[in-house]
Amino acid sequence: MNAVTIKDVAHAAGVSPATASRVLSGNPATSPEARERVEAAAKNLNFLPNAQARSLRSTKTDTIALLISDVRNPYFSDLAHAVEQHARAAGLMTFIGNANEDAAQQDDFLATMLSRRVDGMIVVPQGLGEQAGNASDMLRRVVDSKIPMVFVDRTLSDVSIPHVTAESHAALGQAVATLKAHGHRRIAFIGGPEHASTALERHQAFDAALEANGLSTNPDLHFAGDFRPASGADGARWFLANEHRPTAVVIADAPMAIGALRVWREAGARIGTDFSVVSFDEVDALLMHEPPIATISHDLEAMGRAAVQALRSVMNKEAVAPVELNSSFTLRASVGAAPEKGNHMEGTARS
Amino acid sequence: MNAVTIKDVAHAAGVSPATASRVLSGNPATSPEARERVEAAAKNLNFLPNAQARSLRSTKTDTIALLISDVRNPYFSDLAHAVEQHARAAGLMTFIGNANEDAAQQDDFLATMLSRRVDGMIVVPQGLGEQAGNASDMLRRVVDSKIPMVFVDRTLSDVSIPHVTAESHAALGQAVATLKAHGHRRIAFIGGPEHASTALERHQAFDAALEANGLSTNPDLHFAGDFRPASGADGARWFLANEHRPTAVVIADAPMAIGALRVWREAGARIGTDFSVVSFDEVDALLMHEPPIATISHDLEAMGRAAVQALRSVMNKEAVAPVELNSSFTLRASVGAAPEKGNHMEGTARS
DNA sequence: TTGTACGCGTTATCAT
DNA sequence: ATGATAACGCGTACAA
Repeated sequence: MNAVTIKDVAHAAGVSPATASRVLSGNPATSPEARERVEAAAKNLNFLPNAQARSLRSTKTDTIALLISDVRNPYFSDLAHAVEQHARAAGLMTFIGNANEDAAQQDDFLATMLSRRVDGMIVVPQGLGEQAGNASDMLRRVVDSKIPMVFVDRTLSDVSIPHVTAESHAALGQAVATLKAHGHRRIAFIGGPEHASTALERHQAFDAALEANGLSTNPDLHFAGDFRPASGADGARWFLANEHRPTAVVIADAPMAIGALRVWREAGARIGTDFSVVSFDEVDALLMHEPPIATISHDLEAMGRAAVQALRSVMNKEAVAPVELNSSFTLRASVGAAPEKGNHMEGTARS
Repeated sequence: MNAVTIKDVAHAAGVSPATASRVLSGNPATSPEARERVEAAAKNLNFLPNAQARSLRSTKTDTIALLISDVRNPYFSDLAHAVEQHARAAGLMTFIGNANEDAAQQDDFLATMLSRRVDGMIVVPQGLGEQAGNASDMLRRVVDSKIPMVFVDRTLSDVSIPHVTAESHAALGQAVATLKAHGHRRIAFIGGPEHASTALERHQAFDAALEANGLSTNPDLHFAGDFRPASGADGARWFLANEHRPTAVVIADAPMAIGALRVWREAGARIGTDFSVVSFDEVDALLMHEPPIATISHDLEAMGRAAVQALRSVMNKEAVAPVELNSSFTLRASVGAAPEKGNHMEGTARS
């Protein structure tokens, strides 16, 4: 195909391959004359260096890998976009990999990236279903390989890697305080899978917010989903069937919220009237809902930027401290007053 | 980092590098004994072949590139997901590139992929703003390089490359017929940028649908957007300001529809009552809207599958015919009866 | 079946 | 500043 090599360029320019190489890779030890002739020849022949050979020799690829768990989740595609833009600004190409919520695909991608000798990796680590929060063998192998790596969004408990995450306490505190101000006392939580550190953090932050607002936590009001729409739908049905139905619910990610809202719509529930809803992730689908859903959101632009910056520090062998970004709560019409009377036989608020 | 090479494996197994290579690449000319020892050594040392070196030698990478125009558009992330899954099934790794609606980024990605010697490329071609529907110099260079390539979703007029696209006539025919059955006669169209072949195709299909239903086309009822939310918002304002307001509007993609619906919501318009809306792309945000928006959609799973299959054919030097997928229309509550009386001073339907 | 030797395209080294 | 040479890690003719 593109059989034009640096030798051809050198020949056309009347210099040695070494000189051509120096010119083309910006080595200052070149004469202006050689520079001019080589560049002309290269442009003339449409020379495109073979990245394989180049990095085989130089042991760098100017490429990083980004492993996310689901391209189709707007949360992660926003993150991917931010990482890509900032990496690009730093002269780094980004390979986006999609674990597809599947440990096997995660491992595949990791192996491929390792064999391609990327200069670094930004990873949203998948916990394994079985071993909660622990690294897979492949991930451990990547860690052992000492390739520069940072975790983003999530962390893993059994491995020490710099990470960029987001806290939820601030926003959940505001959310719960707001709900309480509207008269809500029984607030349910539809959470994520235990193997994701974000699921754990959000759950804990929720409980902390309840206590900070003088409400008692209640395991019965917690539904364990898996961050995906179907489990949100299950959670919605669980919520409706609750024998002493809460007056509000907080949902730990947008895909679950979307699944839940579908169910509630079909059931004829009036969000913001019959009960109130707050969800994580500020995505179009939640804002389009009528009424628009109050959200807890993280700055994914900032997260992507911080992740790239952290990775570059690691690549430069600089020390890097963990980064924890803030969360923000935006009140919208899906939060209304708690119903005066219970929707079921039971009374209203509880002690 | 991972300094373990095939030599190390060979040494540990007590064979020559050549034998180790043969074993590891499945060459049948190996003794069971050698096979066993080499495989044991490889596993033991955590050997991972250097992809750079391997493909430098073998001139294949088992990798394809997918260039889309916007990761954050669900339409394209669905497509990316489908391509990735089918490529994976065929033993191909996919590099997803994000042109970010920017010709420079498209060219960057193309150059990088070319220099990495991917085995093939699936491209959603970006037209340049200036030269409508024409290939950029870089894209032309890629074409000249003879690297296996197929276009997906869009095509380019000045270059001959196999493509997988989707037609809109069937669904738009149904959509317009449905609108007409509901009494609509003046139907607006918010279209995409001319340099995208899909924008052109959808516009033409819309006009054809009008004529097929005995309605006359009217350039005044066409608004030229750019497939992005802000232009959809502009289109929505244009629609409201129309001196003889149409009773229905068809929008050519979801991002524009979302932008438009925001404006209409703020303006207090009642979709499905004041006027009816049909949009391309069946995405969560449109389904979550109240009322849910009637959609014209394409099967992106099928599109991704067809694209991968077409590319594999090209890679095998087989002939490949262009593929055109069907569209489907789903009626939802955003389509209602045309208002009996004009919302403005003018009367109702027109001749 | 196995080993030796060479080359893929590039850059680092060491001379000059 | 430039050129000759070796080497990156791997696969494959060729010879044995």
